Amino acid sequence: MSEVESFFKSAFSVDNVIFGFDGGDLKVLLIQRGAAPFRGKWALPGDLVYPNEDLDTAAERVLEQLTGLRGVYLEQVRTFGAVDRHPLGRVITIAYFSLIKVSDFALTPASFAQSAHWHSISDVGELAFDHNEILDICLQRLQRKVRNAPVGFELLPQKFTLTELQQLYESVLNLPKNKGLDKRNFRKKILSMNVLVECEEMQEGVAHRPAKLYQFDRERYDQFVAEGFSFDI
Amino acid sequence: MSEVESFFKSAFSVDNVIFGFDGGDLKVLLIQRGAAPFRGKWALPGDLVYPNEDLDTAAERVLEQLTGLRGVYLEQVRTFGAVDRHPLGRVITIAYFSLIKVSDFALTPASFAQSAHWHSISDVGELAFDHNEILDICLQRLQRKVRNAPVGFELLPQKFTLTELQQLYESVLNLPKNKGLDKRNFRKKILSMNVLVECEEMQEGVAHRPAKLYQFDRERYDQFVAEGFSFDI
DNA sequence: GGGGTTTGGTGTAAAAAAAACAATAAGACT
DNA sequence: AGTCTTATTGTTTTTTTTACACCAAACCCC
Repeated sequence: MSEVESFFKSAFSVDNVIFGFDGGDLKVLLIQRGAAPFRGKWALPGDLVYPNEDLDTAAERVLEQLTGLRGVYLEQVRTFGAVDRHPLGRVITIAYFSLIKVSDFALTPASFAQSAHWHSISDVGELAFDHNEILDICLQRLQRKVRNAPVGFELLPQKFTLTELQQLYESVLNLPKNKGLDKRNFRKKILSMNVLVECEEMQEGVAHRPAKLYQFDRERYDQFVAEGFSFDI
Repeated sequence: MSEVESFFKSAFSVDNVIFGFDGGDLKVLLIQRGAAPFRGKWALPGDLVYPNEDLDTAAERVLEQLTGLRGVYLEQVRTFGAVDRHPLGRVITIAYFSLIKVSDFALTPASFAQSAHWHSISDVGELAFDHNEILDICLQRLQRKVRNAPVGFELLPQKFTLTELQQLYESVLNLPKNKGLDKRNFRKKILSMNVLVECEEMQEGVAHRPAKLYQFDRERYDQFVAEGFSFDI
């Protein structure tokens, strides 16, 4: 095999770190591999990129095949390309993370997985390939991103309470519940940005005083940015 | 050709956005391509990744072949993989940026370039491939990075004056000279971090009061971080 | 060697932002 | 009615950021 040909004995894949939040811990969606290598092991959902497919498209496809969701938040994070990272050949992988609303999630039987389950971030065991490292880096990226861009809302239902929003931040940033962030200061800050609108409705079905529901308003956010302010928690 | 084989009719390259600073504008090192496609056009230095080569290693190699430098600051930024980005086939590229001290730079005749020259960031014309987009993204990354990590020093000689440091920030962040940052506040801030040490020497050969020279001290920086502070300009 | 020119170096006060902190209100349940 | 649980709201203090102007040191030129 000539050297030039050998350049083409390689492939690239995408792997997707799918985050979710259910009110408790931050979660990541993992699959149990149905094929070698690492058959039976937990891994990030991913696939080889088709020859005629853009990278972002491939990441969207992987996400949709697994969850049935389209149009959710997706961001490229980094490419992992250690020579020996894949036991069967030279395969580099472009890592993405996505943020989905757990309530929207409908498990679709995906060809590449025996099963898929949410795992608490703090309770992820040893994963296939270099997926622990990928998960780490993506989590760090999310932690930075959530603090200076309004992406946290992607993890919550459309209507949410301020307490839920605060708990989301505490989970993502791994802060102690109701200790990490001061409730009054948090509310003051987020409301002062004017990017939330109060819904008519209240929280229902709780055994205590119900909270007001809010929605994120992208138009207001765009205006906030246009005025030269920057989102910062 | 089977579908599986077609996955391997693809390659990946690295492209390197090499930044430099000479006291005036921020500069980027571009090559004039010596081979098709885009022969004669200005482009980012880059090369295919060897089959047995890690991505970071490939980026270091490209940098060394062009500049003779090793061990300089290098950071992966993003992977660009639009299907049609390379006219000769499916080639995705992993973009890096590196920061070098222009004074260390010794041009080495590199096989892949007819010539290499520094271009002012504000004066880069149309580049080969999608390199304008890559340059844009890398510049944005540098602008963010320089504000919250001590990477600016990588662009300056080992010993520098505070004015030079300020001018560096103003160039990278594209602020008006001596207007964007307040001299007194800038000095106060950077000195309060305690990451610079004053040299014995003074600036020489200038037709005005000579300035004190400073050096960045990584140990002090590590301690600064260990104490829970974060670098922030 | 004196005056002009150029950049280097320094502190304080006002404003804004962040942090600390606790009591009342609303509804569910018994 | 009383208890329980979470929701909601403002003020004070501290810290950080901004705004702002004058003298000092070296060189140059006459």
